[in-house]
Amino acid sequence: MGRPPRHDADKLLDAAVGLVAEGGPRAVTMAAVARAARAPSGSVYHRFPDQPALLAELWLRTVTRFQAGFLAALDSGGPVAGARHVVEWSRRNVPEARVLLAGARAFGEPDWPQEARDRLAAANEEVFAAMRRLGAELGFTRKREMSRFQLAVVDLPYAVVRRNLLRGEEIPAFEADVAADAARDLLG
Amino acid sequence: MGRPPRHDADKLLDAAVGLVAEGGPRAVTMAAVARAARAPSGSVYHRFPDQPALLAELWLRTVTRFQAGFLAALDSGGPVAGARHVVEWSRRNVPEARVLLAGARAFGEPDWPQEARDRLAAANEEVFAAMRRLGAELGFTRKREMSRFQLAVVDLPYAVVRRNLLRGEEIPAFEADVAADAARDLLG
DNA sequence: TCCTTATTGGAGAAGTCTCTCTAAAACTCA
DNA sequence: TGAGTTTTAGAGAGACTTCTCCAATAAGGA
Repeated sequence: MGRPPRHDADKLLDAAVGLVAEGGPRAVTMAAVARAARAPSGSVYHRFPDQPALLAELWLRTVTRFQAGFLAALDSGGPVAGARHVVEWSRRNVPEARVLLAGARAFGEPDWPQEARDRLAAANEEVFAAMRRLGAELGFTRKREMSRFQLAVVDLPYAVVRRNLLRGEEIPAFEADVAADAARDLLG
Repeated sequence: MGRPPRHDADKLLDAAVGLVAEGGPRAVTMAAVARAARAPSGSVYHRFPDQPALLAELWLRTVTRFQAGFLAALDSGGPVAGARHVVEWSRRNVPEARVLLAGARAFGEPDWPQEARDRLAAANEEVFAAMRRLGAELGFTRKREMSRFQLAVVDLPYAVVRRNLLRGEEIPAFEADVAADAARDLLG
């Protein structure tokens, strides 16, 4: 039923990821996405109603891909495995890690369609809930303890990734151990 | 000698910092800086030859302001005081902390004039040297130990700042303690 | 085969951005 | 006061961007 698509949404988002990796979030213009995907601008606007919608989808696709593996690692291997996964995933998905490094705001989050913002809030809430559940299991009840738990499992591994991405080189394999060891120490 | 300046470089950079804090690095267009400082675009181009030069100066002014206090804290109070300073400075300078949060690349670092890139490299090298010196004093000789030392003093406090800035609220005072405690634990 | 539907491909309007250029203004010093 | 210098103030060129619109195209189903 209808002509088969040549430039589907995923292909366009792949092109956008490449633009972020090379030139930062500023490089993701609708014209640049079309050029990078060898598609006419009309096809881009056929998939995404406007630029905020494309940027929102770029962020959502990336963050949910990351979160899926993170939640699985947390479930099967506990907090230290979660910390390790943050680094491992970034090592294996450097361009997408650069998207996450930039943060949602860099992609104009306030301008996103409400529906996309809701989906993001739901995805984030799922991760928060898993963290709270695991934290409770481990006996972290007070706010201060949960804060440190989150620091060890999410923020610290992320800092390891960041300092590597900022240098522009590959992330060495041993950095996953660095993050895991540090997380273990912080969790006491 | 000559007409007194009404729109000096610092005032324009202040306006640029405000734009970053509100709308991210993307919001720093030459036209927006002029608007925010209530100056005509000609005055902006009188101070800065082009946009990359302005963005470079924005980054350099911010990062050197931060580094000055950081080096002083490191000198007088050691690594834990350094870690604490990262959070304290960000707490007191939220808009400028948002500039640092974005990273040099977000401001088009590759396009900066060579002279500015050299100045940045020199400023960064000064911090690296101080870190190496302090690390050696504390007996961190191996690469792996230095990596963890840097993690504890710079990257981890930065991660604490980041998770607060991303939420968009003020940074609570206790977060400085969180960073200091965590740094102490990591340094063992 | 013809109708329906989905998609392409690109021209072009309207706006924004960077940057240039010049006349006027405002100060200092002789 | 007048010469010299620095800065303002803003018009405008040219490039690039977002987004609209529509004819042409390619498939499936009756």
